[in-house]
Amino acid sequence: MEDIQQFLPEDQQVTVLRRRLKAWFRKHGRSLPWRETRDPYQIWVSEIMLQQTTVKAVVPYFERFLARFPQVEALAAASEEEVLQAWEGLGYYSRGRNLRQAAVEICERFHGEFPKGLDDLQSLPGIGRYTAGAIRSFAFDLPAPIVEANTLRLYCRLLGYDGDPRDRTGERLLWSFAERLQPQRNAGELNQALMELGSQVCTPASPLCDQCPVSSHCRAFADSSQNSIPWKRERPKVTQLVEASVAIRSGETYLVRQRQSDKRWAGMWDFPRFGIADISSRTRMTRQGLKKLSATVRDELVRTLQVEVENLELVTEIRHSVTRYRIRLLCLRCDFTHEMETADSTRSSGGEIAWKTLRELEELPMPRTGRQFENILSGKQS
DNA sequence: AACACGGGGAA
DNA sequence: TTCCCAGTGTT
Repeated sequence: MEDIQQFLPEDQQVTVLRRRLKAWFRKHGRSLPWRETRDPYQIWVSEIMLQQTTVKAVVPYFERFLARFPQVEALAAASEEEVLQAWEGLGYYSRGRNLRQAAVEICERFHGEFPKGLDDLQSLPGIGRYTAGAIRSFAFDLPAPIVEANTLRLYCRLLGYDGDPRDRTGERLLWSFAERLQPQRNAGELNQALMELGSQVCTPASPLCDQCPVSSHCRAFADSSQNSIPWKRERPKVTQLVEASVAIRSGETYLVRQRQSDKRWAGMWDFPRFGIADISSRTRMTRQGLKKLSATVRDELVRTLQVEVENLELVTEIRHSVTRYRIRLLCLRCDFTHEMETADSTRSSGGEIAWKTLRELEELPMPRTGRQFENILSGKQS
């Protein structure tokens, strides 16, 4: 175990850091549009949305979400499907499910009153150490350390810590430093300043050290190691996949399936989709290739859904990526002419399947690619 | 400790 | 293309 004490600054230096951070922040201003609010509900929702997600992507979602679920009671009363639909396209959908579940718990366990204690906050699903600290400091102005992407980078550089910031030692060091920085008053402002400095000045590549108010206290700046700190873990390799997705039309309705696994897009609706093992991700879709694809897709449909289809036609191709996969999605469509023996909703190994009109599909949460596919079918631009 | 979880923007 | 993003929960 490394001794983390040697990295931590003296009290006097901490005082200087706080003062300069605050002065810089007041002059620089904040880049988040809604940060003036003290409403714990709004801060909570925005913090969950911002997890691993850029501000730019979040802004329109946040505004729509708040309009639809203005207070915690409205969110608690909503169905999971409604919440997922509001989350559609944002990614990391368990955030949406946890958000709703936490709203229910706030209403039940805390009688609708937002908890202030770290332990109470962290007992809610989706709220971890960072988000609990953010809510405590931003909404209630209570001292609470925070470590996230921006502050992690800033702390590592200030401390000149070239170890892995995400292992046990690194984590202990960074949270200790964050704790050390906390003032008794105006903790929210200090934490805002730390993140703002991290995102605007202490950037991942070529940080703007000449504009940094605390560069004179930065060990990385002192020995010009800004670009090798923080230490970066090697990234997992991305796997190439080819999948086929089929819109099966019967009259006015299309066959869709709810994804059941607790993994990717859990609980969301999608056109039937499966991996195509015998087509390389780089294969060009020639006439022969299409013929072969159609045969494979037909076999898969019979096997997984027990439906026979004809006239398979390639509509378009969508390339997209998820956490560990880059996917080439071949989108097909066809008319389904046989009688469906089951009711309009049935179950198969892949989850519940149902016939829905395009209008009904608009009400269901779907992955982004499914929605693009639907847009193509209904004649809209993708 | 290592993984899984999405999608978009920027260099 | 690659990297990164106001992290958390599960295995």
